[in-house]
Amino acid sequence: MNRQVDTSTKDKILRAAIRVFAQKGRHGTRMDEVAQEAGINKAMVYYYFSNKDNLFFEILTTIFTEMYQNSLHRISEDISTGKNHADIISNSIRYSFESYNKNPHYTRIMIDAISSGMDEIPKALEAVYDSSQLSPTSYIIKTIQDGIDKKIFRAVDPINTMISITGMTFIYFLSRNIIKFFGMKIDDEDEFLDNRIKSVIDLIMNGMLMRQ
Amino acid sequence: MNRQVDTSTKDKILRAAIRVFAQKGRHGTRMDEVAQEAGINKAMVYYYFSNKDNLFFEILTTIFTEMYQNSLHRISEDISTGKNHADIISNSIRYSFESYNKNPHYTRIMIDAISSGMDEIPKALEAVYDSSQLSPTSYIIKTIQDGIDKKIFRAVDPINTMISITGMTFIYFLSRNIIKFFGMKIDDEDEFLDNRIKSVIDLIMNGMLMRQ
DNA sequence: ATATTTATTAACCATATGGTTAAACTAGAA
DNA sequence: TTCTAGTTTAACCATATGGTTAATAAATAT
Repeated sequence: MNRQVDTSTKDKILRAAIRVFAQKGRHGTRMDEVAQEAGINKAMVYYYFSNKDNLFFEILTTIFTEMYQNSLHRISEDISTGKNHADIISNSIRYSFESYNKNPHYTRIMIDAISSGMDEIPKALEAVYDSSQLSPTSYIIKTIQDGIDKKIFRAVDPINTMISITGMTFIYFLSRNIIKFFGMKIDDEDEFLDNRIKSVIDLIMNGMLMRQ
Repeated sequence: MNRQVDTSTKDKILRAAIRVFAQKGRHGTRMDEVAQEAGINKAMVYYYFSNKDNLFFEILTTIFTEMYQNSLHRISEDISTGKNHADIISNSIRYSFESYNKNPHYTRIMIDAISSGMDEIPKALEAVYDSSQLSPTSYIIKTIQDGIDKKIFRAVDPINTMISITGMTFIYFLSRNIIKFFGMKIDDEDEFLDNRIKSVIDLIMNGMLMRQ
């Protein structure tokens, strides 16, 4: 079930580029370094990817595919096995965290995409979900709406709720160091992540206010 | 009560630099352009700010000061006038949105700071709240904890809740276009923001689940 | 008046870096 | 064995760009 390793030059370049871009950032990345990391001649990078911007774009589609493919499968499985609405949402949050956690360094690449003005991301996503309307996001929004219709959820705004969930997940990976800023010390990384996931799910489901 | 306009060369450079960095991004910014925008000789930029990184750092402390000063005052006023816990939190969310909304282009600068590895932000914040422990963040965390003690709030994790609030606020400003990605169309910007604020407060306070 | 410190300018510069090119090598087709 | 299309290489290159410098002007101190 794993992506089979493509040993072609093009793939070698792409993999190397992901490593370098994730570590050095979009503008910190040197095309020479990408070539060196891939163990090939720099001209090959241009041969297969035309230029730096295009290389970045192909990286984007690659990591989006990797990250969302996995979530998508698991969410749609939860839905088709008839899990209840709250569990579908809770699990999707869990999947999302796990997805980010598997490749935390991808965050940097996404940040760079966001930072460059929001032109590339929609295009990259389009390339990932080519014309099909299936995305983890749309699944969740539909589940929220359905849960509202069935009086399981309060009449929240589904899209705004989705945006909130995304924000709560994403900010954690924006930087681990943000935690320091909030005055928290981490003894055990895994435990902290686990706690964060539970905390997000609890807040999303129950809110802060004490129930009377 | 407004910051008085400083017409000194140093300030002219700083203001111009904020404009250029916000628009072009950290690495897209050319020192020549900063000088031109400020209407002074490039050497002056180096005279007052040594180098590009240091200029960026001073920009960071400047915008942090601007953004948080305002929130800080309003939150501490709410606390001292004895507002109830839920209102203090709700208002702080509102202030935070308003603060971002006043200078939405600052987001790009913050993104660039985050993207450059999380070294500068803590230092910049330190410079802002010099050694005093007063920050909007700490006020809110304390209010949450106090609300829990008084059985007004459920036993949520205060710091994780704070992180969540920050994420929900910040992601909105990451990019307006993110909304397109979520399949929403905006007729009225102000109305949409207003809706977003209400939606976040509602979710934070009440959660999704229907109360029995 | 004079010395000294601070502010400002125009002209320079080193070099890093994205991108090119022309030639050579390979492998499969005819 | 030749032809052709796809790969790969080493050597180049143009130039954008962060940063410098040396000379000068303006304040400020003595």
